[in-house]
Amino acid sequence: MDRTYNKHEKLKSKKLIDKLFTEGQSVSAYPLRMVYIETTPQNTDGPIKTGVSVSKKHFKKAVDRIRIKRLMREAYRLNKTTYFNNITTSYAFMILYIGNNKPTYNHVEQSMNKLFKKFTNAMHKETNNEKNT
RNA sequence: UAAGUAAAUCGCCUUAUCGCUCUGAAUUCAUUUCAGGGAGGAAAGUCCGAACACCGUAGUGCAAACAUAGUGGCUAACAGCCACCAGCCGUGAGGUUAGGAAAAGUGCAACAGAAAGUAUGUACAGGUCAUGCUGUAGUGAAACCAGGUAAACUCUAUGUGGUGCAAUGUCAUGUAUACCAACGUUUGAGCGCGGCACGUGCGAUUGUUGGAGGGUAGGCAGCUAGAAUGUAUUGGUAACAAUGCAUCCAGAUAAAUGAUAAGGGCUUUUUAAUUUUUAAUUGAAGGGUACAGAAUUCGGCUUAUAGAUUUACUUAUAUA
RNA sequence: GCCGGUGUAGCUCAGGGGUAGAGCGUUUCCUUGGUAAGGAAGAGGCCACGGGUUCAAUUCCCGUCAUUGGCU
Repeated sequence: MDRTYNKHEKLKSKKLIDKLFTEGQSVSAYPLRMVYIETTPQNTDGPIKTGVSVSKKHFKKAVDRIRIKRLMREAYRLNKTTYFNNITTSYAFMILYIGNNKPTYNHVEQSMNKLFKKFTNAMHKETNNEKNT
């Protein structure tokens, strides 16, 4: 997997997003929160589809929202390889920014790493449980 | 030199690494490679005016609502812009004004005051034979003036059909002509986009309306070459117009135009040194570098904006 | 993106040019052995913000800000 984040890796289907928010599970590492769900894999796209979101309630100005989304996309792009390179199942992710202050890039990157660690731990637990039962 | 007025312009730059998106070319089952383009003066608010699209080409009468309001011009159009007149503000350069009608009618004016719009009381003075009359005083924003008030109703003149690219067209996917209630089938249920009437169109083999529900929520077109931008000349006081030449300048859709690192500008604070000492130069350290992100497209208006530059002018002081 | 509505006491709302009200809540007192209910008295407002019209604006007009609906 390369350090890319193009059209095919973006979460776009409205149907899938609705499903994600109603049925999905979540992990959080303040100020980030990730909602995820298993999906059926498709040939054309990669195994993971990711979206990024910032609430209009917390950031009124479009400039701030776009800035934070860009930082989050960048952090995802540069750090996803270390966690998801050998993944087998397909997932849909939606990463939300739930803080109230404008962050720096380093801050976002640290949080993103924490978030992914938490997520992988949760996955391991799940698989172990399945083996045990 | 200081303080100000008006108009106009700019609004960070460079390099490296890793990315995003569109277009073109080549190559592929996927894709990859190369070349080129990629935020603003306000992209913002959505306040006006248009283009464009659809809704019965929107016809007539009545009623209503809304907008505009000195004069002349500019413009595709406008509530915009320009010139001039008048009022008000400012020493001045200049700024500012919803600036039609009170002799068509209706209303309104708290408190104070004799009296607030059918006036005319008291005191004093003048005048007269006397009264009427004239002036002053006092209340108030306003006290008789064909008063004031029209961002009170109103009248006058002019204008306005409605809805907005989530318009609209098309392809794909997918189902339900299920169920309940009311009404009706040529003597017309109703419906058709904004008030009523007339007029007009559709209307029953599967009708119309309402209830309650099922399905799709994806692609393409619209979508960016235009009342375009730059420049020169000519006409006009100006807004602006005409002509020539050159240029092609974002098209995303959970929504691209970025991230990181280094260096440099600009500005400011502290501090040290030097000099020509109301200041300037150099070094060091720290801070700041605005407002803000296209979403159908143009013309305006309004609001936000660190800082920098230019031009013209005014006032004050000093010198010649 | 496009089109609307609303900002008045701690809360829910009236009022539409001339001193700003109601209900609930709140404070003090009365009543009771005590509490609730009841009675009496009081406090609490830049009428969202900035301009304009007017003698006078919460009210009329314009602009901001906040908040909240509808259209797919």
